[in-house]
Amino acid sequence: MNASSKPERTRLSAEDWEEAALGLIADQGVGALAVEALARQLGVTKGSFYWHFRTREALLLAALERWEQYGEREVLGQIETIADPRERLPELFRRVAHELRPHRVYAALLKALDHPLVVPVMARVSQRRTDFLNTAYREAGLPPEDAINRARLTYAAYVGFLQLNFTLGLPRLGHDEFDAYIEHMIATLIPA
Amino acid sequence: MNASSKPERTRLSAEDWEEAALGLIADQGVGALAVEALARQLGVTKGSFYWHFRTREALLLAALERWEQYGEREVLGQIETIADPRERLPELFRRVAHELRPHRVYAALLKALDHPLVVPVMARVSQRRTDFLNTAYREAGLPPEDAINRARLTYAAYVGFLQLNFTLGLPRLGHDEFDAYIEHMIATLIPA
DNA sequence: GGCGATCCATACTCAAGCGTATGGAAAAGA
DNA sequence: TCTTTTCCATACGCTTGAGTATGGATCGCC
Repeated sequence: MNASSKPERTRLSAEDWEEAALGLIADQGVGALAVEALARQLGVTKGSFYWHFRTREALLLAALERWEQYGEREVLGQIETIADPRERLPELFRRVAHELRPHRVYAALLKALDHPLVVPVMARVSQRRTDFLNTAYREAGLPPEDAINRARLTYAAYVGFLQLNFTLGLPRLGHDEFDAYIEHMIATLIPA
Repeated sequence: MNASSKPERTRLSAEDWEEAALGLIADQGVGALAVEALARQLGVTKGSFYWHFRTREALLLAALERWEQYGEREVLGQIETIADPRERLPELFRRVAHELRPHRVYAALLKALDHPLVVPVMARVSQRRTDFLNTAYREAGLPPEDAINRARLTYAAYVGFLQLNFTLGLPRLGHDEFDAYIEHMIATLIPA
C-alpha cells in the first residue's frame, strides 16, 4: 500500500522527508514538490511535515544539500582510481552512459534553474565536474588552453544529451545505436 | 506606463496575446505564463483574454505554434544559401553563437519538457535541426554513419551550452573567451 | 509507570490563479 | 444613425496548496 521502500515505518525523520523529496524531484521535477503530495506518499499528513521543516523551501534546500553531499560525488570518485590518465576519460564516458539513476536528479534540477535555490547548487556541481574534465584532458596530453574548452564542450554535450534523450524522448536510440553514439563521442572528443 | 512596445493600442488581437506570451516565456519561463499577469502587462484585464482564448492552455498552444512557424525557422534558412558545404557549418556556428534572442524561447521551452504541450513542438524542432546538421556533415564529407552521430553530438553541445551559460550563469565567459570556445568547438567537431 | 520530548492528525485561514457571468464601450456595417 | 459585432471591465465562484493552531498519540527515559 505504501509507495516507499520500507512499507511501514512507525516514525519519520527529516532525512526520510529529504530522500522522498529527492525521489519526487527525480521523476516529477522540482515543481511537483508539494508537501501534501509528499505526505500522502509517506503515509502521513502535513502535520508531520511542519514539525520537521519550517517551510517548503526549507525542505527543498535540505534535499539539495543532501544531494550535493551524498548522492552526487560517487561518479567522479570511482574514476580517480584509474591509474592511466589516458584511459580515464573513455572509461568515464562509458560508465556514465550506462547508468541512469544518478542523472535523474541532475536532469530535473537542470529544468529548475529559474528557482533561486537550485542555481548555486547546480553552479557548484557543474563547475566541479567541468574542472575534473579539464584536468583529465590536460593529463591526457591536451594543451591547457585547449583542455578547458574541450572540457566545456564535453560537459555541454553531456547536459544536452540529458535534455534531448532523457527528458525529451527524441527518437529513443536503440541499445546498439546508443553505444555507437558513445564510441563516436569518445573518438571525436578524446585526443588520440 | 505600458510594458509592451506599442504603448497604447486601443484594441488587442489574439496575435498580440501570443506575442506577449512568447515574450513572457522567453524571460520568465512557461511556468510564469499567467493570464492576469499577461493582462496587466498588456494594460487590460482577464475579460479581454477570455474573449480571445478559451483557456490558458489554448494560449500556450497557439503561442507555441506561432513560434514554431514564424520565429524559429529563420536561422537555418539563411545558412542554406551558403554555396560551399564545407563553409556552411563553421558559418552556422559563428552566427548562432552571436545571436541571443532567438535562443531564449528555445532555452525556456527546454526547461518545460514536462509539459505535454511543449514536448511535441520541441521534438519536431530538435529533430529538424539535427537532420539539418546531419546532411550538412555528410555534404562536408563525413561518412553517413559518422554524420548522424556527429550531428547528435553537435546539437547536444548546443543545448547543453544554452543550459549552462544561458540559464545557469556559469563563469560567464568573457567576450574573447567565448570566441575561443566557439573556434575550439569548430576545430573539434568539424572535419578538416 | 509516570513524564517530558518527540512525532503526527485534524481543522482551520489565507492567497493565488483559473474560469464564468454579465453588462458596457467602441468599432463596423447598414 | 442605428444596429450588430467585437472587444473589454467588474465581480463573482472554485480549486489548490502553503502555512498555523491545537490536541492527541507514542517513544525514550528515569
